[in-house]
Amino acid sequence: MRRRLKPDARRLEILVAAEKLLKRHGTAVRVDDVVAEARAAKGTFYTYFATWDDLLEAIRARKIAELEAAAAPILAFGPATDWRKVLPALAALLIDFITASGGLHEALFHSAFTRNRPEPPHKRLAARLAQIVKAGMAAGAYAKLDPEPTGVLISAVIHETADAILAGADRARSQAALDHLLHRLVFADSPTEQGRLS
Amino acid sequence: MRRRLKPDARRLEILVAAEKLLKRHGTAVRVDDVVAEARAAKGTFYTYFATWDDLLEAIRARKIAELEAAAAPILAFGPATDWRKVLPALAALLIDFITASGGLHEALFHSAFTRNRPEPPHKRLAARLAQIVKAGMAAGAYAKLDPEPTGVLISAVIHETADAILAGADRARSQAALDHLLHRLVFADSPTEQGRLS
Amino acid sequence: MRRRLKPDARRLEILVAAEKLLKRHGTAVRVDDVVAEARAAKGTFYTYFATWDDLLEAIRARKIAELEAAAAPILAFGPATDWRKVLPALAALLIDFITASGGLHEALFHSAFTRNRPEPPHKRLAARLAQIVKAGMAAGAYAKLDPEPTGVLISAVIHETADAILAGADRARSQAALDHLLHRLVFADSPTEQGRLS
Amino acid sequence: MRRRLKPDARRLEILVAAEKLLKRHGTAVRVDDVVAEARAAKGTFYTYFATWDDLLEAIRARKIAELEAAAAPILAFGPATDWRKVLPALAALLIDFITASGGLHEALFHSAFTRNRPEPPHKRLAARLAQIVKAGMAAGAYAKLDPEPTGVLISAVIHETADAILAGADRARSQAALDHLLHRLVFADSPTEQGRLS
DNA sequence: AATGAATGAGGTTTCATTCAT
DNA sequence: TATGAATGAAACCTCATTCAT
Repeated sequence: MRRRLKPDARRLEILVAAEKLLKRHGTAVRVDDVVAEARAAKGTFYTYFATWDDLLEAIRARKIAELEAAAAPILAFGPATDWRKVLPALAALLIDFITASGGLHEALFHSAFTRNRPEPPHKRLAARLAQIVKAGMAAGAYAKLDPEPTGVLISAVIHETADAILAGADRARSQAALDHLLHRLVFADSPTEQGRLS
Repeated sequence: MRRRLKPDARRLEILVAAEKLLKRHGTAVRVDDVVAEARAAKGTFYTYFATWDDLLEAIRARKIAELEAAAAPILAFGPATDWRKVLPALAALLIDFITASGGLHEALFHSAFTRNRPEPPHKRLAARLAQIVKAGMAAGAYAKLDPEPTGVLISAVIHETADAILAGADRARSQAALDHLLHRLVFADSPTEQGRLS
Repeated sequence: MRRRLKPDARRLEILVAAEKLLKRHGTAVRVDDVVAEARAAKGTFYTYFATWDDLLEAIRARKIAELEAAAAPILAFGPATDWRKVLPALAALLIDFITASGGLHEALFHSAFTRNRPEPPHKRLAARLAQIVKAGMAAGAYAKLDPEPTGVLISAVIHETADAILAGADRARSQAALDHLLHRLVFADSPTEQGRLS
Repeated sequence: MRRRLKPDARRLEILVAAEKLLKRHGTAVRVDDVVAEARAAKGTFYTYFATWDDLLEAIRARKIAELEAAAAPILAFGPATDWRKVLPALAALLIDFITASGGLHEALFHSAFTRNRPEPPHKRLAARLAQIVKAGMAAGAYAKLDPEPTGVLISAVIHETADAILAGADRARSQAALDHLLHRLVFADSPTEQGRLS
């Protein structure tokens, strides 16, 4: 049964099918599974993606683009920016994103693929966070920090909080602890109370 | 060429051979490589380890035991404990440990194995760190924190700092940023200056 | 981008494109490569050639026709024919031809195609050479020989000399040895000296 | 159904099975066919031969060794050597050999394998024939010839005669014509009569 | 307990040919 | 007649695990 589609449509079908399966089954997904889900023949897959890793790369690019679009409003800094909200808002966004990705996140960021095809450094989350830290410092809102390693740390805590929630941790508590940490890290004032304990 | 050894000795030889190779070559190591290194036959491997993942589990247990032994002095809390040094000392220890593990760390903590055989929750680093946080709070040294999610966060930043150093980041800067974060997180006082920037 | 051409013109474009690529890349050429070179669509290929082997057959026919045209003057026997020159001239022509064909020769004469589609016997070079031998004998110029197997032998030595030259052998020496062999084979007189050794 | 054999025996079984199938079906034989014939599992094949071409290389080495053994008596030159018989005897031997090899000859000497894994030059038949020509010249038996290209020519005619016979040509006539050519080529005397025509 | 030959499911990729438009 | 997206049958190779000796 031959289904003729415009290349972009067919490519998208494969991409979407793969995303769906990867969310559910993570690294266990194979080319065979994807073409079955996309109602395409095996060879069709290779018309659009030269290798399996090329598919993952395309999905990663899509997800990052989605994420950047969603984050843009938060990152449009100006005089009216409420710096107290920037990192918590971003963290919430990322946690939603990762949480919604299920096993896809694993396949893209904790697998052989991650080693074979590392992201270009400037696209990595840690680098973006370092830029935000710099901007906050420049705006006089954040304390003095070393942006690059601090970006790495912020990336780590957000990431791990998302993973913990995926693994079953209580979301409210996890996120409260995260927000507290972020606040303490970047602001010079006295400590905030942690929600759950107060 | 048959070499009869006491079972435990033979088991240990395999374990040590595997550790050595995993450090050097990470997830690329195969059963064949291990038995060659251990000068044992392939079947012998399966006398001691039912599956490859069981070997990894045994190695993980060994590494964790080593780590606990090394951490014991730091964690022997008493009236004389200098709480300012506990987390930095522990972080330094862990970073040394992970850094020295090379590809073994990847194989144990960022691979399919990690998903197939999650550690029992009470053995996880995050749980230990939660206990420390509790102890610090009980001793009146730490600020009020939610121990469990905070343990997760501390674990994440230490872990990630080690990974960044393994991947080539500057150790002094990374560790300074980490220490700063840990200090800000658990102490209620005014901010410390970050080493590299001061 | 649809280009309507007279059928024969389109067919010729494909043929010429294939020849060009086969010369350069031999058996590694694919249908995709040919249509790209001919600026035609893949399906168009199959409008003109039912299978890949049919293309090769068409090319083979073309090459043989070219060759026959080039050989015609040499083979126009008459009272004025210098029989000493017939075989060397033909050999030189063939060697030029094969040498100039590069990988095309391999694709046509040393590949699966050769086995799948043997040439009709009467078209084969060996058969033509047998005819020449017969003519030479009839003219009283050549010694008594068994034309058919001798045609096979002459074909073999010319062919192999060309292959050797393609593979890097010294052309002058190879051709001198060939001419010497051909002379000794068909003439009854005393041996010639071989150029390179004299 | 597991059949445990000594490695040499199993390797030989695979080799023999492959030879048998290659004789019958030439380049159409696949790994699957060989293991079926050898009553082995697919993986077993790769225990003994890293790639398909390695199998062919092993078979080629075997065949060449067989051939050298069979040719040794003919090539043990001494004062008693009858130089008139050397080349015809060798030719007869080779023709028998090639004829008996069927499609194996094609797979080893006229296929992609031949291009991927060319024989070391000194092992090639043409080189051996060049040595024989030299020896014959040194013994004063052969006329003056250029050994290397002449070796190529002799190899070609023997080879082609065998192929022609495989393809259905009359063996007696083919071999008579070959012997005549070889005689005329290497000896300075007047022509011999060709058997079939005399 | 030790050995190592044997297994075979599983995975990726290629490419001549087909056929809906 | 032309197009080019779609097909799917091969084909090769890996490697954790089994089991006869």
